[in-house]
Amino acid sequence: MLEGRWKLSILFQLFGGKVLRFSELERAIPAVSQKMLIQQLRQMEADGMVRRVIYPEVPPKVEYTLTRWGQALCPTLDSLLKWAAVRDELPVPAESVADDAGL
Amino acid sequence: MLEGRWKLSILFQLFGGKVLRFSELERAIPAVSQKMLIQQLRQMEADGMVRRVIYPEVPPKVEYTLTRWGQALCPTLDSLLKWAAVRDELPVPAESVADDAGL
DNA sequence: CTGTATCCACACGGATACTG
DNA sequence: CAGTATCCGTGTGGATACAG
Repeated sequence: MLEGRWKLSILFQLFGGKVLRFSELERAIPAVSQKMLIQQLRQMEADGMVRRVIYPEVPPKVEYTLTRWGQALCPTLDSLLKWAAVRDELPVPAESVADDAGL
Repeated sequence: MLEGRWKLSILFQLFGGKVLRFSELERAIPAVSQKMLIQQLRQMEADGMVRRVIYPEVPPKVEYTLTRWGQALCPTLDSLLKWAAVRDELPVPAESVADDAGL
């Protein structure tokens, strides 16, 4: 469910209860195309992570937010980032050949 | 770094300090092909998550384990699973159209 | 047993143009 | 503004055969 090139970027933009319009997301993630942005948003909406609110105006206005469940992912992704950060402190292990033939 | 169809399966097999040979991993994850298994293992090794120990025997014997850093991922993935599990308890939200035109 | 090497299909994502 | 529609290149992964 978190797969897809842009899902995590979208999540990070929306964490903290932030409310963003489609065009704001586009600007916040410059590398994403409209097609991909809408596709991943729709999937996340279908999965219940993202809420989409339509304002029946002209010109159109649509706001995206995380659902409670989506927000609940924040601490977990945080610890994932912390885990990834630890990697830089680690020694680079060499290839290991066991001495003992293992019986 | 966790991308790839089989990385998570491999991690779950190796969590808890388990030591598995190549063929044991193959059997533990029946759907994976040799090519993919070796490819993902090599990537994980390069990333420092997996340790590969070669026994210079005939026939060959190779054992795979998680590094400390790899093991450290366990609690995070656990909370990820818990998060995913919560989803089943949630109501299905309908499409929402804002009443107020936004001013 | 533990891999390599090849070939192939398809899903994924990017670019562009167009619409209500 | 917020999407759809279309085309297309590439990467990822699957199947199979082969090797040390």
